[in-house]
Amino acid sequence: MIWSQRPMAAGFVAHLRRSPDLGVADLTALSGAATEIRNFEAHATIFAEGDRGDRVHVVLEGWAARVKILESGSRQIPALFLSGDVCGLDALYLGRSDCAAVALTRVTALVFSRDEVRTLLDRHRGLRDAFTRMLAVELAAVTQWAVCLGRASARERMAHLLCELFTRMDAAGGATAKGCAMPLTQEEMADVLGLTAVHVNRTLQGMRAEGLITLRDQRLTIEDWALLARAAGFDAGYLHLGHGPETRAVGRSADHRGEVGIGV
Amino acid sequence: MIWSQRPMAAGFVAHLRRSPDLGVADLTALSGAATEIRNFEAHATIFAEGDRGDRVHVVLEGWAARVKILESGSRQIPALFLSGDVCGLDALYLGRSDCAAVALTRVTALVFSRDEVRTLLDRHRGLRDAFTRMLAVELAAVTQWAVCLGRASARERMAHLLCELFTRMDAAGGATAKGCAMPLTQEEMADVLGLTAVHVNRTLQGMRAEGLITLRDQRLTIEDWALLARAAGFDAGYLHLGHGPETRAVGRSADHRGEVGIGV
DNA sequence: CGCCTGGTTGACGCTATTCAAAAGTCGTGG
DNA sequence: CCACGACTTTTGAATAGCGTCAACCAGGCG
Repeated sequence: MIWSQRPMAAGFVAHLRRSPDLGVADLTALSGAATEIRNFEAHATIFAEGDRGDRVHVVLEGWAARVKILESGSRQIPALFLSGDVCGLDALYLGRSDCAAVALTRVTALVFSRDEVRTLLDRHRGLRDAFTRMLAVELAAVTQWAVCLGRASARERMAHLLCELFTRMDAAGGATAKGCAMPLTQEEMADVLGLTAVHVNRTLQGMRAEGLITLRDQRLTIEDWALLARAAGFDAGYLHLGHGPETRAVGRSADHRGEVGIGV
Repeated sequence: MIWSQRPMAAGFVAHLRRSPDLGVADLTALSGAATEIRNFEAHATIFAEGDRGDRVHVVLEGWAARVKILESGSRQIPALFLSGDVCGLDALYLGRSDCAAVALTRVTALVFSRDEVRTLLDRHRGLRDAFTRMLAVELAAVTQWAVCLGRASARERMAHLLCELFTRMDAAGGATAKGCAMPLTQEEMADVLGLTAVHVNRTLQGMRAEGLITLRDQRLTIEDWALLARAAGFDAGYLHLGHGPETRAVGRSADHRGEVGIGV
């Protein structure tokens, strides 16, 4: 089966299509590329720090993350990859990755060879723009995280993370009106948020007690989006998911989607 | 005078040349682009948050920064632009900037129109690669900062910032063997480091007392590079300044450079 | 001279960390 | 079925790191 017909590839195609000039021919060319489906167990390394990045991975199912481990042994997760996200754009353009990537859950990934992707990007302007756009969006997302890590409290960061994850899951078709899958352990959340697992636990307790969220059995339910977004200072603009002229207010519309879980 | 003959453009050209396939024709094409030299006073806005980014700025002299101001009024600086750095790559590819940019000192910038740059990138593969590479390097740099902000202590972050700034200034030809210009106020450093100005002051006092650095009259002198880099856990790899096969150890070689100050 | 910006210092308080331990959850094997 | 171990969540108590508030000093400039 051609990869683009896999239902889980929808998120990836949606990312590509956000580039305004992407044409059908571009997608056809990409569909024809040689690919391989690869599975990673939870905690498996997708690529190591310093890896040459000969392969570009697209997450189809499951969650992956960039990780950096300091000498002290503490770990920071500067980026999460959800369904549809491309993992290894930096290595694609730089020929080396500064940051390892690991699977957080079981991950199914679509694997392209770097050389083939490069050839495709050379020949197809629409694909080129789409990939560069994804790189720029990744920059915008990490920038927003740096701002949160530098200036937001534990509570604000947590609220922001949950808002971002829900928004991204929604965009990938993996959310219901009020919630989505949330397979991260509290320790992994701590590594994203720059906190300890203990403090993550207390912060979550607080948010639960206030009726902002429910988080149970790997599933996040947002009980009060307006309050949560306000607590986070969340504005989805930096994710660049909008279809229109790149403007989007806080808030969202719960619409027409069905129950499509991720990693289930 | 054609901009590429300006002595201050050397840093920009050096950044471009780090892309392996950049040819003379590419540089010639870029040299021929219509440009304008624009000066910004300290604290002037180069572009605002949400700006469409019709112009791409290249810093020739002075320091600029990306800034994000939260509702609480606190400010975070997720990126600094030094001599030779391109300011506005995100808007170039996304058509909108999520983050304002301001001049921290007096800044002299080379201004290209976005449309002209896009046309050039379309026609010249070498330029295209070079610009995309710069975007990827910016991603790598912000990622490294996110890691520091999340997991490093005040002291480690400060040491890391000073190591990075010195290394970048050196690469731009603006450093001597032991030091470089450092025009940031302690409050601006605090906004980079995610700290308060008071704590920045105390952290600097500590590092001075230990003989790691001297910081006086807008000038940084690194008294013990090995100790400072160790305190920071600094490895310059993420800056992607290397000429060779993208590998570079900690440490550096003090060499052949003269006294070329920035903003003097 | 007075004002303004930037640097310095002290006292105090809060946020998040650290250390420690207990309880819940899951898969595995007897 | 229960026992077991590994992992995760939860809770408590003590502490450290950094923030807050406030004051004072130094230099530059109108």
